[in-house]
Amino acid sequence: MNASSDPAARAAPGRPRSRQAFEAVMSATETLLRAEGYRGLTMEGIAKAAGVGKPTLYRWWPNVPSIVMEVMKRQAEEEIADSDSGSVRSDLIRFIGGTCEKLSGPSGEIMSSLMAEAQLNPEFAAAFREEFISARRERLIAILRRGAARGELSEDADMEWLADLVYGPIWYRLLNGHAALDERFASSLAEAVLLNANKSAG
Amino acid sequence: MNASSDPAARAAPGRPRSRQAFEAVMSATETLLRAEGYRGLTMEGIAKAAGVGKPTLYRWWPNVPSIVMEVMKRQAEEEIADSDSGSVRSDLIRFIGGTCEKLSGPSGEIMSSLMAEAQLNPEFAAAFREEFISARRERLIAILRRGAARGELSEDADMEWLADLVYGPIWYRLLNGHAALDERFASSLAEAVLLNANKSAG
Amino acid sequence: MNASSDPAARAAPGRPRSRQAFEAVMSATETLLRAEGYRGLTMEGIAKAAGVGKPTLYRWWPNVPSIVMEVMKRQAEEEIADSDSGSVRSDLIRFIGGTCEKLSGPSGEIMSSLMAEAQLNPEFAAAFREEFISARRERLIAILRRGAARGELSEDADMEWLADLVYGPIWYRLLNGHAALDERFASSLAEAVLLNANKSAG
Amino acid sequence: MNASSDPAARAAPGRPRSRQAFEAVMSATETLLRAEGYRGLTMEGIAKAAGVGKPTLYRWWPNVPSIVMEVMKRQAEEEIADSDSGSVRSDLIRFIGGTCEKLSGPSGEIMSSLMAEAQLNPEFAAAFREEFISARRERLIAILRRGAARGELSEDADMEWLADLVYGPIWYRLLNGHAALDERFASSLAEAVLLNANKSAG
DNA sequence: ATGTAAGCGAGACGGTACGTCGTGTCTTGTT
DNA sequence: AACAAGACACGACGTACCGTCTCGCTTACAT
Repeated sequence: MNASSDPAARAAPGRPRSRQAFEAVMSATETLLRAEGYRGLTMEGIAKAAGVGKPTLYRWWPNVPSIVMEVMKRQAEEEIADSDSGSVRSDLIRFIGGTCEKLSGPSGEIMSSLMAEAQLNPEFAAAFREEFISARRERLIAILRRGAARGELSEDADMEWLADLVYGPIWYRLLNGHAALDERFASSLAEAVLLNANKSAG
Repeated sequence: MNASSDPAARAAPGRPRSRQAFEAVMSATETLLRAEGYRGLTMEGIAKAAGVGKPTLYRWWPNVPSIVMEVMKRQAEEEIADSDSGSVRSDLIRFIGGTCEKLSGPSGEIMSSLMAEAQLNPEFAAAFREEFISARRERLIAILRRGAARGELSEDADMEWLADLVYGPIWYRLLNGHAALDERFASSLAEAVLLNANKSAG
Repeated sequence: MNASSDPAARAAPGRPRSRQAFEAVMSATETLLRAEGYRGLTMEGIAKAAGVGKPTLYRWWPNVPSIVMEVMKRQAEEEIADSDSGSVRSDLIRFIGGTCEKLSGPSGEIMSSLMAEAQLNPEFAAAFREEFISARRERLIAILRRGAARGELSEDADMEWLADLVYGPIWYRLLNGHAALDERFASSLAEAVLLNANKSAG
Repeated sequence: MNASSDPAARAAPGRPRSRQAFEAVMSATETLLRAEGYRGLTMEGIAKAAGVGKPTLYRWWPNVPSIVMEVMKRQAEEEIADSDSGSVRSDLIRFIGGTCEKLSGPSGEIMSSLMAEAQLNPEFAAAFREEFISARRERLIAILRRGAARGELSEDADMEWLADLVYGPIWYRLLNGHAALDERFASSLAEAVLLNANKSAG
């Protein structure tokens, strides 16, 4: 086996991407987000704050929300843990509660801004839905499936529908701000999904 | 005492607001919406298409989404009918089904754009939530209250929570486009709200 | 006769062009020319120095040399006097000498830059040749014609050719800087044109 | 003492300059000149068309006009022949006529672009004037000197002034395009220089 | 034969200016 | 005083080149 035959090991021609510029963009974006909010972000402003040329920005991201999305993804990388407590109910409460808690903080406003951008910018929408919406749905559905396998909920429950039932009200409250994403809300959601998952059995 | 001394009746000095200009703005906006979509709308473009000066536009609306909101409100004025069929279940199905049907059409995209604007523009958000979100919630809650009064659902059901349970998934599907707002979905929502409204009785 | 029927008297609709902005651009350009030379001029820089928006600049001028040309034209407006001394020789010496003197100063560098731009930018070339090259040629030819009418030079002299004979060496020295545009040079040019104008008579 | 101790003879260490890259740049520049004109040339474009790295370009030429100048010099290398017909008049007509003919073709536009660059770029100006302007002047002056030696024109004629008298109108017509560089023009120039060279004798 | 130094292609980098677009305000004359 | 028209200051957009840099890879002389 020859190392040079590994296609992944073949170095790209030309000067490699500068890690330093990448990090500068990430941290400048975080800083600007805190200082001026999502609305205050512009490609121009990020470039200036990061000490980076505009073309460098456009080389790697097509627009502001894509940069913000990358920042959020990096921030979320630690939270991938997905514990299995042995009961769907407590798994659900933990998962939904964690989601609500996260979205109650500063990342809530950013997420709602990204959701807004996804409505206005179809090219961004695809990436956003893939990276954030679908990824989170799948984690929820994995929990539900584990419960179904254990017989805690009906085997023929419609997982996609249950995911809508959970994420729908969360996003609705986040986007409209008419009520808090608190623990009571999270446990109500958990109960609702269990109720619905077993209704055909009732 | 004569009529002109009544402050409310006193005609404003100078030329009164032109109804013609108002109508021109409304219909130009509708035309542009169909032709180029919400993203293509600008104050400048609307003014030109309506044959109206920009200051006139700014005199009556602060920004694009406010104009669009006015267009949508005018279009929705006929559908205010709220029939009472005598049963919560059928009232709910009719109401939710109607909402879903409406949002499956062209107004769905516009509504999601307005929701997006509300995230990005706090000044617009207040008006949007008042005019659209709250107004619809109240109609749904009226239906539920009628049912509670008839004993069809628990009297201590949390109406706000139930409204979240209905509108959450609707908006979630509208905004993410991952599944249709069809009749099956509408009736599932109706069942879910009934199930939840009576759970404490179980 | 009705005043409103005069097309020139009909006011253009809309806000009229701001004289203030125009003057600001002119004087900012002059200042920048002195401070940084022609090469340092940019549309962006002029806009900033004049306290004027870039679109305003582009509304009235398509590029930098057009602005500079307008500055030069304004500066040249006083020198239109064209005295008739009664003799072609002295008229020529005065005219050519004045031209050389002018081009020996700071406007010489600017004129050579404009000539350069005319080579590189065909759209500008037309305006430049019309405004500067042709205008000056015509004044020279008028002097020559006056001389021909007085019998001081041959009536069938080729005026265009004589103009080339005068302006050619002037521009050539200006553009290459290999020799001064001094009085001796000017009077040599005057003699050369007289010599050539009468050669067929010899 | 051996040959290798001679500094000029010591081969530079490392890889020598690639003749292949040099030729590629030359021919890519010619191609681009024909295809898009002088204005379309950029260092970036030439590098790409030649299949050469940008640093290689910058290693050998400081800017675009320097490359073009090298192209023109190579093209002109065959025409160095300078025949002596025995008469100044015919030598002049041949030389001026040849110059005009050459400048009437595609190289005329390129030469005027180089002259333009020389106005805008002082660093390039020196090289341009040395390589093109002075070189041509000296050839013309050599012809004139030959004539003076033969007594065909006054010995105290100012050669530099006569050179201006010839090249001035040529460049002036080339740069302004108001009249053709034809044979009539060339012979008029020749006559003018003879007339001026002998005027003191008259 | 081997080390080492320069030339090479590729292309990313920090910049600058470009020309355009939309914003919200203003200044006209007209109605 | 409200209107249509449109000029204005502002500022972000996305693009094009600039000239410099950092890579990995030749190439060819000097040991």
